[in-house]
Amino acid sequence: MNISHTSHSPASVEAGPSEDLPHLQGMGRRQRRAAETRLRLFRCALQLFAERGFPNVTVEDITEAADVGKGTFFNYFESKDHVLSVMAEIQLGKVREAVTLAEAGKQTIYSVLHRMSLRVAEEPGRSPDLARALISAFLASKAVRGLIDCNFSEGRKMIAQIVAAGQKRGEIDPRLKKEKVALQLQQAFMGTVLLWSLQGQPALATWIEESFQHFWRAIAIRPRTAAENKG
Amino acid sequence: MNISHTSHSPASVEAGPSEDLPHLQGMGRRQRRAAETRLRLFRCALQLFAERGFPNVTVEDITEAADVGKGTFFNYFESKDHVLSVMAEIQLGKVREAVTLAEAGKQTIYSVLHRMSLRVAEEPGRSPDLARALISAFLASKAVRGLIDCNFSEGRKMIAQIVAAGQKRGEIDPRLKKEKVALQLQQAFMGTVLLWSLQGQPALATWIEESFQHFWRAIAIRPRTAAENKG
DNA sequence: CTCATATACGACCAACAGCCATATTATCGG
DNA sequence: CCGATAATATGGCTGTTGGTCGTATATGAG
Repeated sequence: MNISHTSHSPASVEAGPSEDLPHLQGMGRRQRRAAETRLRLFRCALQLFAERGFPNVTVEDITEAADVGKGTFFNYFESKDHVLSVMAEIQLGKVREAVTLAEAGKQTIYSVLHRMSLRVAEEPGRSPDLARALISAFLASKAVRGLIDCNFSEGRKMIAQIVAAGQKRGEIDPRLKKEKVALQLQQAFMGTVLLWSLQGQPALATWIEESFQHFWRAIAIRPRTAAENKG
Repeated sequence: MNISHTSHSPASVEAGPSEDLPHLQGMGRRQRRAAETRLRLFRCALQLFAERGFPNVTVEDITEAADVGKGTFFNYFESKDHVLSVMAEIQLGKVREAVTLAEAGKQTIYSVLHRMSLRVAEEPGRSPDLARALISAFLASKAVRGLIDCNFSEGRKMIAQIVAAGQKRGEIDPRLKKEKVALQLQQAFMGTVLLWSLQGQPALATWIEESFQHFWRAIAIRPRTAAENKG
């Protein structure tokens, strides 16, 4: 019972987000296998959380789906909650992209922030259960909360940069403190995801869309023109 | 060992919110004792949640603090999470008061909503740990979520009423759908509590204050005059 | 005083997160 | 090509905890 590893639940390493563990080449088979295993665990975990809801998934379910032993899980993640904090890193990457985009100056700030919100909403929007798990676990575990808190801070700083650019270009009311605006965007985003996760009726994207319009209305330098809605 | 009930941890039935179990008179000593016990359990639970955080409090901790047997807890609450859903009812009461106030017409709608937000923020604002527990448990437990969902819906309807009044009186942009505005207020509120609970630096009231200003800026019929900030 | 019922109780159970000693690899020096 | 060594995998084990159940006790009516 050693190499007959190819049994049930293959859990293909192809589908899903691709922004994690990007460097897979040039480092012995051992590390590659390790990275592969970690990735498989991560994906299976998210999948199961999305399907059944976080509390209804045991570590053993995850390891079984990933076809590894139970103890292996704890070689890669400090705890069950820890899996979720990994996603925060992925989200942060999307914000980072937005900063680059904003500084490139080829799109309006409205467009950049708008698109960023929708992109960040993609993952939690996969299922209300997943969204709940994300938020709930962030708040529940002390260890995870530390990481999340950092990520939020960092994200906020980056958003503030974008806001500053928006103010410089006359899209956003310059009297507003950029840090505050950034915080409010995060608040609006999280609040929207939170409320959506209770019902999950239309897609999260729809909710985010409306929330963002509301948000923009409060910070735009003028009531908004049809022209600049699609920068 | 029957009447020597007065041992440790008295857990006075005086302190805390008074909006729960209001009818204590005219119904045998039995029911009074029961209501008393339930209230004591409720208060001790919240207190402990606020101090140590929800996941670090066991049911036994609660019953011990309330000086009752473990099983007694489940005579009054379906589950540990259920304790928290009781608070939702209390919060709903505050919204209800706001509706009355709005329809009385003695204050501006700005003032009514503003005050309402701050009042609802009082309880979760007692401690970041409590706020986290509230949100986290709402999302985690299926049974509780149902109740919470109802409460949010009901609250939203009531807020929409208030918004309608605000539109009629020319305080709020009449082009906005009142249900949407209500939803957005809830979203902003929850998002604010959520983010605050990660740091808890200044009082929650401060955060809510700023969020509300932002919210109002987006729905007010004009940028807001100093005069109507203190209706 | 006695009986019926509502409530209190804590021993008990099942489930699960996380640990650890052991087995199984991959890597590399000889 | 082989044996030593370190990295990784494994699953049995344990402590904790939410929740249940049958029994004991307090209450109030007759």
